[in-house]
Amino acid sequence: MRIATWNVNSIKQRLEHLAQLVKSTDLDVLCLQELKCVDEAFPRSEIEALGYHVTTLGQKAYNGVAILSKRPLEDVRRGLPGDEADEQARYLEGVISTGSGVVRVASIYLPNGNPIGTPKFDYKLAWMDRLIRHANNLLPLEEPLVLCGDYNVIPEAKDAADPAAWVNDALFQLESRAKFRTLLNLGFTDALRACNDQPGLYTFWDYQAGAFQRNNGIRIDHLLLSGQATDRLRNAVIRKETRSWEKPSDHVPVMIDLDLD
DNA sequence: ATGGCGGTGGAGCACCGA
Repeated sequence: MRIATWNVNSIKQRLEHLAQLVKSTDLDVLCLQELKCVDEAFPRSEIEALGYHVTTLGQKAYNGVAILSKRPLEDVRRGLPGDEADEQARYLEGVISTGSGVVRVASIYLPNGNPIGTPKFDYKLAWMDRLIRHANNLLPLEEPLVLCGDYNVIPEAKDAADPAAWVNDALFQLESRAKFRTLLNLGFTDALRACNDQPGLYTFWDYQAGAFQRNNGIRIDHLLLSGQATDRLRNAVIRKETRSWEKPSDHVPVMIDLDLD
């Protein structure tokens, strides 16, 4: 089973890229972030025509997450538990049944949190606390679990081409990184790092100042695997080439292969 | 150089992203 995560920065703007990706790569599950549209405006029929079941949690103009799956998504959870007043569309979860068992997948769009020292950063940290709590509650299910998405966290200095440029940014704050590490320490594995510990691996490049051409990127899109998923991990790769396509998202897909049919 | 770019909403330019 092949699972990918991709912040598309507007699904309507990226429909052709999405079609190009899934036609060139056999993806069983594709988690999307930053749809930037309400559910009614999501290009559902176009994506169903590509062979996917579509589950969305949209929002006007901002945020929005989806899970596309060749098999039906069951036991769907919309929104991250822990704050009934939170109306931002940033979390979607469901279960996919395969011939060799189930896999639970979540599509996550973790708050950016900039600028630091404002309620936006407080919201980011509180959201991470809720994610940690919810992930901890899922672990006793003892399922292969894949928490994937745009975490808006640069885990380590080697995950940025120019780490000094990010020291005052919410993505590289010690508090953000500590909470990310707390999540890992529950028993999750960073799939990309389990397969490749080299520096220079990035998933986001700013549109400005020729960042991609200079490979001035950061690694902020992650797939975190429960123990049961890690046991089945075969490979993880970043689809960097999509960033050189015409009118690209500023993020690229990250995908894993799991030993699951 | 806190912008440089790109998307949304809505018809200017503000807001957001990272």
